[in-house]
Amino acid sequence: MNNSVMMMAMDQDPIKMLQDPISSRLGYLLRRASAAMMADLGAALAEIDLRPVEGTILILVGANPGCIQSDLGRMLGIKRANMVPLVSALATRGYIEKSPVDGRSLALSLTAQGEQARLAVETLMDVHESRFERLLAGRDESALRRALALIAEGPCFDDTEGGPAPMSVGDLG
Amino acid sequence: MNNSVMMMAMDQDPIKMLQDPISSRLGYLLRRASAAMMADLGAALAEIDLRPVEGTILILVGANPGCIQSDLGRMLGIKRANMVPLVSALATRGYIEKSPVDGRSLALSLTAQGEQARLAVETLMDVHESRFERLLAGRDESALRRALALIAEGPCFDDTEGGPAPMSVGDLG
DNA sequence: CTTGAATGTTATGAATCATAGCAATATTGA
DNA sequence: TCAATATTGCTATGATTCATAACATTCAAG
Repeated sequence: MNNSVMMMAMDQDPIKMLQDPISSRLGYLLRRASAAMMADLGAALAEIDLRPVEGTILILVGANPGCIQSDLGRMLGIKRANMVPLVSALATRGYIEKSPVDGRSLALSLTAQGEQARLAVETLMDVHESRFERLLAGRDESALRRALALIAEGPCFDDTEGGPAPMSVGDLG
Repeated sequence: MNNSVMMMAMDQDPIKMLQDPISSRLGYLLRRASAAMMADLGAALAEIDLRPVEGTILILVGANPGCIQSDLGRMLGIKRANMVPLVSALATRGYIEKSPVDGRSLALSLTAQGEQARLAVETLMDVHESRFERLLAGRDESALRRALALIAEGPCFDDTEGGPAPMSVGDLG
């Protein structure tokens, strides 16, 4: 499965000796770095059958008991309409409790299970994050770029899959 | 349209005085920063009716004349199947030329129009990027976090819209 | 030559995300 | 007070993004 073995030489390792004039773009580095961390976090949270968004919402509700759906959405940049199935799913799983506070607003809070899940999420996120922070040991100012490139490489992407990290079609930059 | 005016006081400016335990997460900062830059780049490239991916592909083909579709896809982390409509669209617009090199592979290269478009893309990207690099003037090591937060804030997001930058549902972290 | 891999392609479904609209309620201000 | 407006949760819906599977053709290797 190792391509440097398959092709007997070590010259065209990355892709096809392709010129890369976009990795110097800050936005592109950010995108790749973000994608790398997202993939890692997604894999980590999959262990407790939770997506990154859901974990984030659990953390947010845990830190803001009684907050309402709309505020969460505004904070995360998620539209009201799309928040509905998100918190509904978490409520169905018994993680989030809704109690009307306003007639129109619902105050959200974590159930016991929800608090437990939130704790698990936070633990997994800590481990996940430390995996990447190790890469940024003693970095200085303009090393921001190099740091992002390092993150984009990622600590946990052997070549058992495709590239270093999944990338989206619509949002390359 | 300024909410600090609408509510007469300056206490609950951000959302609802909501606690924010996730902005300390590197992954979340990266995601938001990336989203902020993506939004800005998307708006910039819309001026020439091009999406960020398409601009990126133009740059990549320009720097690698004769490269094949698959290599581009691997480099960008885009699957073969999803590359097809992308380069097809650029070919239809007269920006990219395909010439069979292999019987199965197609060598891609920029047409004259394509080269012109690539130049425009690169110019717009330069301006776009400088908007953000101004924010990172003289930052040092652990200021990486602060820098990302700054980028996430963005230079060009007044509150005429929703949040500071669009955020995805599936990929929060 | 035969097997296996790669490339471009199509078709298709899942997931993400935005838009529009609605009913109920709250807020504002004349 | 009360009418206009805004907010909240919600539904429905379409567009876009993305992954999977399969296929025909062509190349590479044994």
